Amino acid sequence: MNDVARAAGVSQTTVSLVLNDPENSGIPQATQERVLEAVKTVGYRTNRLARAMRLSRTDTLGFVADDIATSPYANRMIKGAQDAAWEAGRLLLIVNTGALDRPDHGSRERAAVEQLLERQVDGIVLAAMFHRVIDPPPALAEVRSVLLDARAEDDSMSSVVPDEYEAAHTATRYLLDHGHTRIAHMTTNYPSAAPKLRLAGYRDALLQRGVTPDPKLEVTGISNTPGGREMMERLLRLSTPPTAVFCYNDQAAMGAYQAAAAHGIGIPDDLSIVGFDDQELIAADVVPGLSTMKLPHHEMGRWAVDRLLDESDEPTHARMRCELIERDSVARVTDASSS
Amino acid sequence: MNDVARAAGVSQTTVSLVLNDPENSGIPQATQERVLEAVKTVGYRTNRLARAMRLSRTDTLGFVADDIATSPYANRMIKGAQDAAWEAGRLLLIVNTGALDRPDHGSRERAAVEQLLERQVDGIVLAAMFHRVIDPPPALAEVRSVLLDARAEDDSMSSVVPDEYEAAHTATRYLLDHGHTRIAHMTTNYPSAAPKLRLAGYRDALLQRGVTPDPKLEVTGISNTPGGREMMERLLRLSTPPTAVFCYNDQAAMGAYQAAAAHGIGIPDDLSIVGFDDQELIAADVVPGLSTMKLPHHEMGRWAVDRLLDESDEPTHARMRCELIERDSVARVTDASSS
DNA sequence: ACGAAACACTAAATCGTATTAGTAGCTCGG
DNA sequence: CCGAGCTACTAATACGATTTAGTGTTTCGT
Repeated sequence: MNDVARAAGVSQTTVSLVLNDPENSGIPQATQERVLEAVKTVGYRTNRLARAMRLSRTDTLGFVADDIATSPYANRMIKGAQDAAWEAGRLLLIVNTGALDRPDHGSRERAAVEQLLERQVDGIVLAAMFHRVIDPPPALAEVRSVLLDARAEDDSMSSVVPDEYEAAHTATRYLLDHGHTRIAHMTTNYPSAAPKLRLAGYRDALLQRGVTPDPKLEVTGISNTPGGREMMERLLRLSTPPTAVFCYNDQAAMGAYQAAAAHGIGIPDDLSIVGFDDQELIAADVVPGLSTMKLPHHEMGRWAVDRLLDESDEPTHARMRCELIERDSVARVTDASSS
Repeated sequence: MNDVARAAGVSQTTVSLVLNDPENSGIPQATQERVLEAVKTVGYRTNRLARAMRLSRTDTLGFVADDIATSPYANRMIKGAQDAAWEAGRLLLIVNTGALDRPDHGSRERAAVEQLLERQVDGIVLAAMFHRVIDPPPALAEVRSVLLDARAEDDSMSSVVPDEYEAAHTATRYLLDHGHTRIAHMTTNYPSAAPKLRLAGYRDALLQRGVTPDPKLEVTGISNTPGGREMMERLLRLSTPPTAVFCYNDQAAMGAYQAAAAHGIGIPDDLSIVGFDDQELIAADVVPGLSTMKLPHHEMGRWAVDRLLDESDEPTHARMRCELIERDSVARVTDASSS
């Protein structure tokens, strides 16, 4: 900036004024143009470190994720957060704390927050790769921060999560609307917030239509493709198997597809299936296309960053609606399949 | 730091010395402990902005990606880069420039680099979500930088890409080793660096075993699941269909699976398939498991960051070996299937 | 007992910006 | 012709670290 000042024959103050507040700085047009000219010839570029130091504001946000690598949701959340940040002129400093089952996960998380605070970020998004209740590192309290796809035990921090209950309710009602009454629910044995809420939504939807939930139709397992295959096998061995299945995620649904195929059971004619996630590369591409609940990861990422940047100070908690993506895996129940 | 100095009854210089170079600063143990004590009680944390300003080094690297959202590879590359950065005590400032077919992509890319330079990053990784030749923004020259999964037209910048030719060669040889000679190659019509190299690797592998490439077995289409389905249909309509197919990616391979299933063709007994990518959620989960070439995205991400941090100055170009992941989609050719 | 070397520190400059408090020079009303 | 007010600027400071160049006090060899 001093170079520019010298080149334009003015003081550094004037350059700063012209660059930041040209309107009401009281610097005449002629001088402004001279300064702008000098900026170009010198090839000047703002040094945001110095700026940040003076303003105690870095226009940079931290994003700590527990496991980018294995999660197919990470993309969408990061993208949503990044988009919101970019539009507001902020950049995202991303740290990946690594798989959450590692013994040192807690300390890595603390170290990540520490690094971000040392770099004076204006706020921090702490993102979980699946919806759960966490115990956030205390240092987070020193800066504006938001929990993404997670809630604090005591709800002391702002957070945004999908509305799991409502989504499961919608998915189940969708099957009920197609005439199904023997609707199974394939859930996960992984202890987190989501499966409990979805199970509740599923049960309530049934009850509200006068269908008594049958414990035999609630199967638990590992929510991936082989797990889904295995759970579906169990359901098919029941004396009266379900005519429809609501799966914990699209991978499990893909397993259900495979088990059905192995038994010569046609989808959707003999069996209707609803998934969860709208997983890229699976949901739309499987045959027939999988009807599924889309988690609003992108919107959640956006919300988290927007929340960081708004003025309000008391913690707020958002539950985001999930969208039902209709494809071809659900059919009206037929007499043949219910017999 | 001044607060710490006051609390410990020393000068701010002493605090800095104790914190940064305790060994040979010539400050006696007693004083050091007093300072460290004060650091704790005051709750001091380094302000890296000030530090960066003094040292003209931010310990922060930029990572600009062209489209995080839709790419399943982004995860792995970001994770690899992030891991390498974290281990070296650096953090990653990530910018997503958005889909690359948008008309303003170029200007968004320039703006991203500009933002990173204003924030004084020590280096920039420019990542493409699929291997191609690009024209990097000129401003990149102002800082250490590396192209990830991309090359500059004139090779003026360091870059790291997968060894596509060798990978295709390996995949094809793997099928040849199983006795196949009518080996098809399903490629993409998307113009980028990868398909050309893979086609060359495929052809050369055949030639080296005395098999003349048959143009009818080289099919082009859209490399996703429906596209793979359609390309497989075309191959099956040939008078002598292939006994094995090498697919451009796992999605196309999944399409091939579907087409085969629709025609009652068994994999691997009637048809062997090799994919590309080792796509999460697909390759391992499809039945039978898909044998595929795994792209070293994680290692490439690491390499890019390591390259940014090493001393050397002249551009270097790395080609990374891809790994063959053997599953169950390839069988020895039988008389029945070759008839 | 005296000068030199070692010890234990510290004052001050610097990095690049934003901002506050001025300061010359001019205009203009009375 | 004087001073108030405006115009067009600028000097100096602060942000929080690192680092250079000292400075005052001991220790030690002779």
